[in-house]
Amino acid sequence: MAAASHPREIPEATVARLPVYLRALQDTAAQKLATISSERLAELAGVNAAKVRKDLSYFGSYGTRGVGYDVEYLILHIRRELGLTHDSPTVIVGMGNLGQALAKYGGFQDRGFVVAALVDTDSSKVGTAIGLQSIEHLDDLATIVSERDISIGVIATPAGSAQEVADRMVACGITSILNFAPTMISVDPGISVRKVDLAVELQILSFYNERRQSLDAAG
Amino acid sequence: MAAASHPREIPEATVARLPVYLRALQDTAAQKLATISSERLAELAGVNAAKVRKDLSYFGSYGTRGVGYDVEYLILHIRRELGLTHDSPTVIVGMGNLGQALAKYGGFQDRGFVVAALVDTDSSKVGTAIGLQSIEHLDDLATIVSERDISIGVIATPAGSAQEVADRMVACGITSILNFAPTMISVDPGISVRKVDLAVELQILSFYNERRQSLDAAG
DNA sequence: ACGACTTTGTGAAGTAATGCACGAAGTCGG
DNA sequence: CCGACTTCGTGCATTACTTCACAAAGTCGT
Repeated sequence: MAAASHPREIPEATVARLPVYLRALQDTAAQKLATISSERLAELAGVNAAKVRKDLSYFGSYGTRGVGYDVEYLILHIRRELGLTHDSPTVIVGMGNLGQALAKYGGFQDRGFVVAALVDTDSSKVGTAIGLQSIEHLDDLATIVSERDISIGVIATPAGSAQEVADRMVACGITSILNFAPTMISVDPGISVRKVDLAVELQILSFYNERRQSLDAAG
Repeated sequence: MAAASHPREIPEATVARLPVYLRALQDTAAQKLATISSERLAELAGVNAAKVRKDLSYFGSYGTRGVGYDVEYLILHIRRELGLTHDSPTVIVGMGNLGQALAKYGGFQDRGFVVAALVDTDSSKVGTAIGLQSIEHLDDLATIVSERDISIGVIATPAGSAQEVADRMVACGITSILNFAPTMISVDPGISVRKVDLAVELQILSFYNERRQSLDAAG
């Protein structure tokens, strides 16, 4: 195989859709359906059927023409592609409202992640527990990360601390960061960062809402 | 309606960056800087400078060559574009961990939104308070929405209830929905929906993490 | 075993977004 | 008032992504 040395290059947009497909497939499996067409999967995922087929084709042809895709088989493959064959330990830094909610949120555990540590700098919080997990101090991050083999860090601190926390995470060997703080963080290339900003999402909605109203008023 | 009466068509990608620029500008204003170059703004927002200039050019030329952009003026214009001149009342439906955290989260109030109502169906929650706001029943949504002039709804329910909640919201006249439930919801066109799925973000990170490790191992 | 039907996989066309590169418009020191 | 310098605004080439459309590959009833 020519492409053997490189893993085949998968478009970012496709990667971002894989988890969505995965969830749709898991729902489908729960309904005891053995196969699924690209059409149906597209509907569940809210995308176009051709896109589904092209996305899936990037990692081989798993479908059967005239039938569709084997649901379980596809789940397995996508899980493997996403590295969800084992649970990944994560650390959440910042135990404010959002951090606490994330710590309690069951949705991670279900989907391939374990919250392996909760961290803050506030000494009044350190030592207290959220659920079964107790809060530790940021200064102990290096030990925590290496002992529990953590590769993913979640930043749920205020904006002001985000960059410093990110730097510390990277120094400790964390390679993937999910940033909820409303600020850009810069890390060296080779570290993956994704940013989720709740207020930004609302503001985007607000833009279209405003537009709609001007159109309504005009039309 | 002819195209001329439309405000100029602004690319989606640009719209999604406006809130990020806005935040960067507000930080800049807080440092008492009167002007900012596209270069600097780009750095703060984590994008390319040409992109900043092109984005800003979609709603007119506010910059001064040789100097840059007037920070306050730009803040004003972006806020206006985003419809953030007044606070928009929002309702949060679903008072689980995430919903409660969102209710307490100060980040919305700061950025143009007011949490005007908290809603759930669980009768043991209805009537109790989170912060200053007390939880009301989903069945009263219509009244709540119309009396408080709410146009934005946040769904923080489990996946199974999301579609029904969305339908109810639309029926009550809500036109913008932010969906945290891990499922697609379908609404008629003309309603804006944005989806934030925390587990999906982690799974995307996991993909790149996995890739990196295979590359490291191979290289 | 065949023909009608379904559904995949993909080349190619179309669309959207990006980033370069440079002219235009301004500032500022002397 | 001029020339050096900064920075914007934008046309254009490039890249990334999407969607169409259809041949190929399979199923299924008879």
